[in-house]
Amino acid sequence: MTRTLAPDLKDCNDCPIRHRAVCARCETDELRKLEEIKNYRSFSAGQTIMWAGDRMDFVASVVSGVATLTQTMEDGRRQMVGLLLPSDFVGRPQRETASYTVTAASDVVMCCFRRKPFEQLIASTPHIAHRLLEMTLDELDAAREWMLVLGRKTAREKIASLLAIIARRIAELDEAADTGAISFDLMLTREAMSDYLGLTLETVSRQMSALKKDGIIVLDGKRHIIVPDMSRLLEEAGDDSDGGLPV
Amino acid sequence: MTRTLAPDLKDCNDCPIRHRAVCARCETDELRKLEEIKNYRSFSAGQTIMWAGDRMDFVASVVSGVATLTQTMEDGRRQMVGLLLPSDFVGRPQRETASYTVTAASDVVMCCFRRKPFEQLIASTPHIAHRLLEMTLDELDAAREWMLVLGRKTAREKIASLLAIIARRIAELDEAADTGAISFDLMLTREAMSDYLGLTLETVSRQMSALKKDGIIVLDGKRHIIVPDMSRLLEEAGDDSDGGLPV
DNA sequence: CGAGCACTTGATCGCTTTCAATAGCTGTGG
DNA sequence: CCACAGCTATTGAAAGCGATCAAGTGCTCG
Repeated sequence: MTRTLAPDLKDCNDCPIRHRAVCARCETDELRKLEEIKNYRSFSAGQTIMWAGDRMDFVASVVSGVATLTQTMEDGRRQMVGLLLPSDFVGRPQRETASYTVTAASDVVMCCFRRKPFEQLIASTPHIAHRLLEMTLDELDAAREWMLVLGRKTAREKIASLLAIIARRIAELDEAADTGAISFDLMLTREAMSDYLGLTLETVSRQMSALKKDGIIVLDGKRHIIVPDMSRLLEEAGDDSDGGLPV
Repeated sequence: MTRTLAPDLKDCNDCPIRHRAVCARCETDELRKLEEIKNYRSFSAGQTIMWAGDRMDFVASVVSGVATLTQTMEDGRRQMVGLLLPSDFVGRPQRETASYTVTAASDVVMCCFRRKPFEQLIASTPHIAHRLLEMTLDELDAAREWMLVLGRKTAREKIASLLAIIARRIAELDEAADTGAISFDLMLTREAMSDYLGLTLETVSRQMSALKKDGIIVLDGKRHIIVPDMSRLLEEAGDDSDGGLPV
């Protein structure tokens, strides 16, 4: 199931997420300890990386690609509860089994750490522990922002919110100036979007068409999105129109 | 605004949340340091403890009572994003301003720590940092569970889920054996429930009546809830029927 | 006793879901 | 090369659930 290919990189210094991931604050000697317990793994789009309830021997950082965390009810209703982009962390120290199903939405490379030694490193390396706390607090904020989207926004606002969040995160990763038009690849199927937003895929499709008709977004193919005017998108999302990023 | 009454307690050893809160793992000398930077504050039901955007000079633990975290959109739509029961932690180290509005749902006593010295303690006291990480991870799990409720459950299931979660947490706090019937005081107005569940208060009222009519719950007054059969409530919530508490 | 508040209940409306049909794309095999 | 399966996405029509608008109940407090 898990295609364990070793990607090109093995040295942390070449790593694209070196300064954003859980290892961001590590010194050279601390990185060396991490390198001893890590290995890279690749997954292809659609693959399940881990099932909820599985024994979890690794925690990991997303190096490239997009992965999702989902929860499923007995009757099949499904809700995405996390969208993992490069530098995001997966897994919970001190926990034996996975709480959520992790799926590769695109081809994904993960930097996996053996859980037990990683837990020891947390205890002995404040740089890692603090960074992990900080990232967890950020994720909690993101989850709470998402609760507002799920609980109170209309279908149209939900779609606009998702596009805005992805656009923002892509912009962060690219370090690109967000002047004028922004464009990005949506790495999610309509169904994955509906799982994130608590909608049906038909409603997602309809609202995407509506936003396109109204010129809020331009579609280049099914998945490449161009946002001519970010502030208009944010308006549609029901967010404060100032582009001010919290944090 | 903040009625700064000193409650009876001042010694951490008498504190009802001593072994559950952020200080749970502290040794005697560490507690002494915390005592130097803490003070208790009381708030009466309905009071706003802190507004989103306010400067935040304190972080705190809930000692008794119930507080809520809410987010509000410009047009007034409101979503609760956190329900704080005794031992829960409020506030984010390293952040100057509050992200959410904190409101006392009942009379509340909080144990407030001055933020700056608390941040230093986090850096110097692994027992506190680790406990805070653990609590934050628990909150993140709770938020993700709530995302499933908000995104995919029906009104009836939402109400049942809320009652089940409160019943469970009350049972934890009371350390009571959960054999047979469980009863507890719901400390939330119908409106607060609707804010939590992404519903209107009318829908909350209707579904409460429906659950009562179907014998899933018994109401003693408006706010005291008796659950004759917890497994039936969990069934209505759409959860796995085994009463197994995750973690 | 009346005002104010929390809550309940009823009737109607509308948004999202559901059910269904169709289009477009990709890869496979005759 | 084309036909066809399989998948993703779009679009239409109808149904249903929760929201909205509105009225009324019961309680507390002045």
